[in-house]
Amino acid sequence: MRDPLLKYPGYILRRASTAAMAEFASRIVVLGLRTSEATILQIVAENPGISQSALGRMLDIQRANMTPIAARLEARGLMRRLPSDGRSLGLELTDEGHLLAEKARAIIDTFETDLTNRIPAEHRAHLMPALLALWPSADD
Amino acid sequence: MRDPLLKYPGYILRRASTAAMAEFASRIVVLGLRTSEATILQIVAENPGISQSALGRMLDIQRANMTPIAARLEARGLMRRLPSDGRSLGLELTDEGHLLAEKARAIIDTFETDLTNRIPAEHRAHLMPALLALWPSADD
DNA sequence: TATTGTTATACTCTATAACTATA
DNA sequence: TATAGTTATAGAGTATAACAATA
Repeated sequence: MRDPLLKYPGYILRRASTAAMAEFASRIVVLGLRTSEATILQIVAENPGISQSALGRMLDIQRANMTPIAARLEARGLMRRLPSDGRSLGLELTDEGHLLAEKARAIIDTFETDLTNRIPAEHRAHLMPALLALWPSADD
Repeated sequence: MRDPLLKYPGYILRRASTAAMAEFASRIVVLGLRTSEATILQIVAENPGISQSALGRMLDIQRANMTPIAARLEARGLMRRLPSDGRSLGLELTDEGHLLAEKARAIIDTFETDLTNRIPAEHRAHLMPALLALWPSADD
């Protein structure tokens, strides 16, 4: 049994990414969070007052899909949505949201360290710049 | 607006992968194929007679999810499912399937070349071994 | 006119449980 | 007992269209 696609970086990128994402999801779920929610908590903690739309643009999540995610975080008491300019909602974490964001950050840190340690030392420094070059949105 | 996760390779891996996958999907859809279908055509072309289960294990697709995918490819006249040992189905491409697999392969090749060319030369050779180290299934 | 947030809807991928048939 | 294939079902992510309210 031979996989003729193993020589393609895009294919390996996809396989490695889905495997890594599944592992991260299994770690972050102990906080009752999905990957996207954990990410959003970090972004909003760092950018209080950011609008739903701006957050969505940052994460490549569309407005329409942002609505139920933000509403769920608000319903859980982790985030507030405050009207800012009449049509926009400024997002900020509650105290409870900040606490959970910190716990999530610890899990993220450990995960990322584990991931980095799996990379042979001679390739380690090259992964990030190579991936950034593949990610067009990084230039926006 | 600042993304505090931009320094994490796992996060960049996820963002780069979803962007690349979306781009590939938009290219392969002109053949009426999804990414998973294009992949399966390549694997079956290279491994005629492979069972659905073995194919699923190779691609991290579960048996239960393999069934409708294989049935759809068969219904389109691209693949045959021949009983092999009574409980297994051996997969092989039809002539039409081979033709489409070749067209898909051309799109894959162009896509992968484009992707590789985006990586700065000094990092290019390091991406594949770094990703393979992150992908545990590669060792199975 | 453009943007924000919302609702509705649909498609894809993924995960689990339960079943039959066969090794 | 273990494996192959199937069915049903649910969760999650993503995409588009249309709408009201506001800039």
